[in-house]
Amino acid sequence: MSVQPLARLAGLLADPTRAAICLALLDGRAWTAGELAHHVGVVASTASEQLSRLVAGGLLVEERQGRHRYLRLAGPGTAALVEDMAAFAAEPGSAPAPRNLRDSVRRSAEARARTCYDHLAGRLGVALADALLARGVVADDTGLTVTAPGRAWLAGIGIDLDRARRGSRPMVRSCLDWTERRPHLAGVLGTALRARAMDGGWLAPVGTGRALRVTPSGADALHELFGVTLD
Amino acid sequence: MSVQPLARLAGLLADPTRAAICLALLDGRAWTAGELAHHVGVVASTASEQLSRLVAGGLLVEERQGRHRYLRLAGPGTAALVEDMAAFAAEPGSAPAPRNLRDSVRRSAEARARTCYDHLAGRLGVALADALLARGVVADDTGLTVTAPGRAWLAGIGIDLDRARRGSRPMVRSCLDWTERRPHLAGVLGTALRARAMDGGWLAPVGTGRALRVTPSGADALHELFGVTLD
DNA sequence: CCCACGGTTCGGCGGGCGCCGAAGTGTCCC
DNA sequence: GGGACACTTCGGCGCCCGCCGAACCGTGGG
Repeated sequence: MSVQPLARLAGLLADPTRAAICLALLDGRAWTAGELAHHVGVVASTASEQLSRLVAGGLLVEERQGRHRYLRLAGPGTAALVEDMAAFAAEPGSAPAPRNLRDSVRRSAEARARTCYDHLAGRLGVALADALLARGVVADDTGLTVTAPGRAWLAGIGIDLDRARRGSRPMVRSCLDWTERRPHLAGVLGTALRARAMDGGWLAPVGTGRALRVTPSGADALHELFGVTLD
Repeated sequence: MSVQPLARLAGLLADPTRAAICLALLDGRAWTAGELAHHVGVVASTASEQLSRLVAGGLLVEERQGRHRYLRLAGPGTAALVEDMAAFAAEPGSAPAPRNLRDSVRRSAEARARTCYDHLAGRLGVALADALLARGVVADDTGLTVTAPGRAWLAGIGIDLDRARRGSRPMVRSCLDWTERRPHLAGVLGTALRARAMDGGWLAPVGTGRALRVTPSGADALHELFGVTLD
């Protein structure tokens, strides 16, 4: 086992600017270099250099379009690693006080419902995980698995896991939610659930961040299908 | 989500000395400060300072006995995080050339069979995972789960998963083996398998490292029970 | 009580790196 | 063709940190 690769990987995230960039990209979208510079609060030259290091280190991939440089996380594996590290690092109650009302509102919204790279997180994500366990769609007593009746139930609400599957990606994976400190569901099921919720109009983005709001029809659907009610 | 905690956590592992310490402790044992200093090749004062930072940062826990300071990884979650980062960071063929014959022999032994914190890794670990999948003891089509017939089979070879369970720990978890680049099994099942193999005398440590050798009776048992043969 | 061992504390040294401004390059629009 | 925009390159600055030696402290053995 090699020490240097681990130290280099960790070194990429040891700088607050680079860490903030990766956390921003956990929303699953591609951002331009300028947007990332503005978001993390550095000038363009700093952002350019730091982005190049993240690309060279394998955490991000880039794409040029005209004079714009688009950056995104290198893949689900990279997102899972950053998520796991962020969840491990976060301590309950350790977040700094909100800077202003806007910041506080944003945080409440994200804690309520948000995307976590390609699946649902926040109180909604955890509530959905609990509901699927309670309904026997997912079982965790002998591992973490989608049950046979669960597959049928999911097909009944428009989620076809076979069609959603990709390569060797796990069907379902537990992902520790750092605002709730309890797990929500990632993997093929997690992605399919998020896609179903967005396509079905149950959830809609709030502004440009990761927060999601439950639409009126979504509230009905979540209550009827999952027994989930969010305040 | 907070940037600073992630950067601080990553910063702990960004230094090669601290990274080497954590990797050494993946063998699951407690080491003294002096042993760790010697292993990573720094003087006692450097080791002392770096160990204190790792303890303060939450990655290690310490215990004093007389004039000895014992250090170990803070828990399975810490081990899983370090393992995942090391697996992510490792690239096939990226390990530096062996320094000498002893180093080469050690690496071959570790690639063949070794412990990975609290479960089996290396070609043996991967072969056992394959065998359990092939025999239907574990299924991964709908998630990763120990099957009902699998539980019975395991009980037949002396592995009682209910007794082995601890808290909310997952029954079975996939862990990417960085020498084989394929998964072996962690979680309650992984730990129980390693314990059965050690208690049954199938495997024995090689020296003081993580490498394990298959005993003659172990070779018979592994072949008879799992259909596994290691060269 | 003395000595050895294991580990700690602290100041000094040297190297690395993040940030920025200035100048430059490539793309796009008028 | 010219100007604006997005981004890149590079040198300078200041700060941080890993490592070590020396001195010290606590524990244990003779």
